[in-house]
Amino acid sequence: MEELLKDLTIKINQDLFLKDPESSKLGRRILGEGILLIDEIGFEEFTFKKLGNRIGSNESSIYRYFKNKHTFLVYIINWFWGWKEYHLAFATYGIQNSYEKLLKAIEVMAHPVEEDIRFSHINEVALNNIIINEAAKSYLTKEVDEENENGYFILYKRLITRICNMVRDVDEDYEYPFSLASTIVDGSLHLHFLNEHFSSITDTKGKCDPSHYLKIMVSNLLQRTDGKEI
Amino acid sequence: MEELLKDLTIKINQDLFLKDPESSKLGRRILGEGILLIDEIGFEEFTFKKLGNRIGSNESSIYRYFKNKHTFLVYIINWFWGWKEYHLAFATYGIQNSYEKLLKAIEVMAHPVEEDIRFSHINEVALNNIIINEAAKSYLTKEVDEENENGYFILYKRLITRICNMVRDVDEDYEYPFSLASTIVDGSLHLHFLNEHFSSITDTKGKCDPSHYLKIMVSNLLQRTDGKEI
DNA sequence: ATTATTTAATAGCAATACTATTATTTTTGG
DNA sequence: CCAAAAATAATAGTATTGCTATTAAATAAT
Repeated sequence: MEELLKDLTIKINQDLFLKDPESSKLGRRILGEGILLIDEIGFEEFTFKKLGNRIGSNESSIYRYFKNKHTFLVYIINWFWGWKEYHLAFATYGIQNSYEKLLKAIEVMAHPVEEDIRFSHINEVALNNIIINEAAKSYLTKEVDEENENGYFILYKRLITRICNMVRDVDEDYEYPFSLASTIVDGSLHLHFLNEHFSSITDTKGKCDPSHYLKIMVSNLLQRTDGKEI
Repeated sequence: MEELLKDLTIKINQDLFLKDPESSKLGRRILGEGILLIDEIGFEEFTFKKLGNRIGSNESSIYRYFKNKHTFLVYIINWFWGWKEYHLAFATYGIQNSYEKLLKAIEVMAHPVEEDIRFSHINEVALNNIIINEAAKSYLTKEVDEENENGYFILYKRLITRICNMVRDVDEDYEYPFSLASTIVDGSLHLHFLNEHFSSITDTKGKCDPSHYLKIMVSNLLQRTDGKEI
């Protein structure tokens, strides 16, 4: 298994790049350093010119890979959700009991992110910060419906659907499996944000990990179809 | 009571404007038409120049009221949360039972918004769309901590705290009243967004009203301290 | 009526988000 | 190893944005 995991690549929608950034050294530097730069200065301040400077390359070279900075953001967010789905798949692989499986899924989604040595050019911690602080900007636009049709958000939706199905496996009669999946994924992100910036309206002083909150929620909301006590 | 409600004004942090827009006809037009314009074209496309054109006035006149378009957004968002808090206060006024009170609060937060004749210059439906589609941009910035210290988000936090206290009144032992309040408020907004744009990952086909989802959640999570059955 | 205040109009500026063109370097295929 | 193709870099340019500054005109207050 270990060997299988080496040199994985997350498969991203072709519409999100002009030239595949995973296909060249420069492309991988654009990804890796672009993520660090957005994390450092924020998406508004981020420009391809600054990124070009940082990697000792030129603005126009980056434009060969990405149409504009918005699709660059959408690309790295897709990468993140694809990566999370791998995690989820591996972490829950082999767990027979559907309820245990869902609890593990919550942990994967809610725990603070750690570096993944398998993808050496991507700093997953920085990318996670971007997800918390910038991801909403990728879909809060007037173009969201058009972009959605072009598959810009497909990995995010696939992840939500996967968790939705885990909820269904626990309790096929529960009315709101999608909403609950969204609460687990997006609620986690939001609680991380609140913890960092609006700590006066959070319950968890100090380090943030919403998984206990979400596990209690799930254990109270769902009736186990397998008949076991929760 | 009816009389008391006429000509209410929502009190907004002084730091959010240079000249109080509620104090003049032009100011009220800036608010009213600004909200409509942002709803129509989105915050990125919105400029003071376009707003000036629309109201038959000049860009620089608007700059007399607001420092920049970002604080304009923060201002109208504060207005919205202040308005919601009024709603909440009136809708729950006189409800003795704390559990009933919380359910009513959920309705106020989750139901689709309707026009409020008491504030004739503000289109609350358009403003609600802005909250769903643009509000996150007001705090997902590098300046959020500084602005938070300056009270830019105070009405939002006060509303969350009010709902948190309602949760506590129902079950003083529940561990995560703030998180639950945030799920009610922000989760509602997000589910409205998903319903409008990513309907393939929602449970409610057609019109969106997350209040049932949230009520079931609350009824399963909280133990009523008053001893009554839920 | 005069002064103060508010609003409108015009101009200008630095930065952004690109596009276009050309030059140079690197890769690769015979 | 050389020629052709592909990739990258450099330079320049453009329309728009998000302002500021100045002055002029209209309106309101005393």
